[in-house]
Amino acid sequence: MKKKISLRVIKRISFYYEALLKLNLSDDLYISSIKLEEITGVSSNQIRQDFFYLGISIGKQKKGYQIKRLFNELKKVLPIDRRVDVIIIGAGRLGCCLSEYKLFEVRHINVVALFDVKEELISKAEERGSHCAPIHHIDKLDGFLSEHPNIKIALLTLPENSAQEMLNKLVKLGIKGIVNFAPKILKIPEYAEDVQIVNDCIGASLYKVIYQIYNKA
Amino acid sequence: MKKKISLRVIKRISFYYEALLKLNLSDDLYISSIKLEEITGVSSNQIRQDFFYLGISIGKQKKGYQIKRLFNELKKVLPIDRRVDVIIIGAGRLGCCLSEYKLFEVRHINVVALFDVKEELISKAEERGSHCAPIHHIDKLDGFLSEHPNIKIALLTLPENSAQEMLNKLVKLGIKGIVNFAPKILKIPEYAEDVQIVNDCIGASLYKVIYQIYNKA
DNA sequence: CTCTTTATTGTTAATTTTTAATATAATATT
DNA sequence: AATATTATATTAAAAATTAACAATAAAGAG
Repeated sequence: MKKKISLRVIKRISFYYEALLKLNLSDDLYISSIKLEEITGVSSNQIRQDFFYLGISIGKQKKGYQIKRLFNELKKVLPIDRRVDVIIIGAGRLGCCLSEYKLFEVRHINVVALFDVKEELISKAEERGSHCAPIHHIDKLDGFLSEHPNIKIALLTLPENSAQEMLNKLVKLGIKGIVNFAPKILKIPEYAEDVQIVNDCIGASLYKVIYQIYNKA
Repeated sequence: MKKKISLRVIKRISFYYEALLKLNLSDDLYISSIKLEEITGVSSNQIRQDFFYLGISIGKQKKGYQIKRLFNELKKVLPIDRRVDVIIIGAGRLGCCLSEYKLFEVRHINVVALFDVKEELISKAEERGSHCAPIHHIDKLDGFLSEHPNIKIALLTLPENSAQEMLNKLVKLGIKGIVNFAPKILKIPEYAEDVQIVNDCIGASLYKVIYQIYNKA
């Protein structure tokens, strides 16, 4: 009954959601599509089109959208108020960085644990704040996932040469969603078509800036 | 007279370019659009369409595109030979992570230096590999930029409470493009409208995966 | 308070981009 | 040499984005 929302729309909605999260503390009550464009980089036309498509019709002329209300509408689209447990494979700089990422908390994304092959990272775990997720050796992954069957998502922050192998392993262990941060496109094995992968590219926004600065006519 | 190439095409072309760079060492002479799809994640239809649009018509049936030749064709399209120098403000985990980011090398993005307020990070610089960019104290930023007037872009990996202040400073020092990684929306001062900013959101792709897993009909 | 101006939405229309389909040609195979 | 296969180049169809604009609520002037 629900209409299928394309992945592109989902991606943009998550940008809007993100922007609103960041604004939440501020006491501006309303935000216009133009303001939202400034923040998200998505054009105001696109934003209004998206809201129209999704049946979000809560804007007020000359003011914009009530932030809290818009936030709730977007929440309905991305059913993101459910707590989501994830693990991080790779406890290097990026992995640790993500495990402490403030926005994850706000979004109810809970990093349950990190895994790594390097023993020295594991021993270092104690040095980290007590609020941080524990770092385990990768050998314990199998058992860990058996004990935590609710974990369906893994973030991959490994070097590119080991990422594909680890993905295959994760799929075998029942992981259903993977965000790959390695600078390499990873593929889902053919026998596991229901598994979702997103190849994230951290630096990509830099290209936009470079292009705008050096190629602007 | 050159036709205007959209930012989207530019982005994809840079993916192809990057893929070819990785292949260059291999001795496969030809690559097909399907193989390129596997590497880049861009559909083979899209790839052929892009080449058609750009007038790149060098494919051989049943073999694909001669790698070296395709590489040269793409090079013509992308003004990617230019080296772009950038600095990173904030030498924490994310900053260091970005300074070693492999894709930056491939794309000729050169992290010249990192800056931080914390003395201990600066002293630690020697422990890092010699190939890494040096970490300086933030007080040296002013002088550094005077000595390197070609640096127009800064990546901001600071905590959110100090990010806006630093942005203002950077703008005053002549920086023209900023990528903000702090989980806070930053504003360009009104007197500096030519400055480009992108507020990057590291975790956003996770939403996509969550949506796909928990909303699959 | 009433009128005018203005900003911003919701919606439709035009344009652009992407995806799919197909005709064609080169290569490999039997 | 004939045939089947595979991959391109091109065209056509579908989808997504951008632009346009009428409607109208809010703000401001008098």
